[in-house]
Amino acid sequence: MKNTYQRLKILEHLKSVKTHPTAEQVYNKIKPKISTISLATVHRNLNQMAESNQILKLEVKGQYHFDADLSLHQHFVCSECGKIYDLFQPDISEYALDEIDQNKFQVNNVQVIFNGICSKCKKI
Amino acid sequence: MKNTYQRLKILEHLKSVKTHPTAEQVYNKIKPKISTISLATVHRNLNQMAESNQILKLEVKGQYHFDADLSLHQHFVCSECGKIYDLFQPDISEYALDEIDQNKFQVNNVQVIFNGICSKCKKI
DNA sequence: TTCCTAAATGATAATCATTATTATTTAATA
DNA sequence: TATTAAATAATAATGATTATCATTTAGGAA
Repeated sequence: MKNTYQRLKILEHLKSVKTHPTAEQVYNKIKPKISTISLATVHRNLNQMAESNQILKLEVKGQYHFDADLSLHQHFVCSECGKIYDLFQPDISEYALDEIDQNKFQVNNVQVIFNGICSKCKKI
Repeated sequence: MKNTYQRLKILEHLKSVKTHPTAEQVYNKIKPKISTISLATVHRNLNQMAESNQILKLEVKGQYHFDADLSLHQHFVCSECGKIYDLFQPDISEYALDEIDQNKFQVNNVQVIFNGICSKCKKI
């Protein structure tokens, strides 16, 4: 894998945010800084980095979202606004990984995704 | 919601299988029995039933899959073949639901999705 | 440093699952 | 039986993602 300027900047951006942007959202943020970058390049690099476990790839409401935080954490997805919240309760994921039968499956990771209504949407 | 023959048959079929078919896979199975049914009808009904919590809607590899089993269970997705396996270890989901802060979020459900390689793909 | 080559890029076209549209049909109620 | 809101079938539109391909580039070898 070659260390291109584009990939470096994509990863840098993803690490700098606490949201879970889509490829297009990353593209929109980076485009002003690297005016020649193509949306396809952003897609390609995000997929490549997800494939090599440098970042996480999530599927929410028919779109892929990316997360540079590799720590054992969980997500909450609001079914109203679609926002993805981080939860940092490693014991939840650890419990799941402890319980699953590792003889039957070779487990690489576990995704714990809570669904519901976030406090912002509940108030409205 | 009107009780149409199409919706009845879609739900019946989904309840009869242990796989987690996409809308198109459901359509292909039902089409021979209801020759006039439209793929859009299958999509519409599956979404409607998922919305009203009669079935589950899962996102795997860029496609929606549906599951009529509402019991508290987990999934394992093989990154090789893409097959979705069921796990029945309610304690895993219960632990997660116990741990999450219900004050901050109104949680409706939790999805626990393990990723890795299934035993079939590992052998090959 | 220059050359070489596989890999990556940018631009754009293609894909394809899903959703929207609309005329027609139907379930359910009065 | 009549009414009507909801659902259907058929098809078009959508849109995120992937594929294609000519051009450029990173990085190692000579």
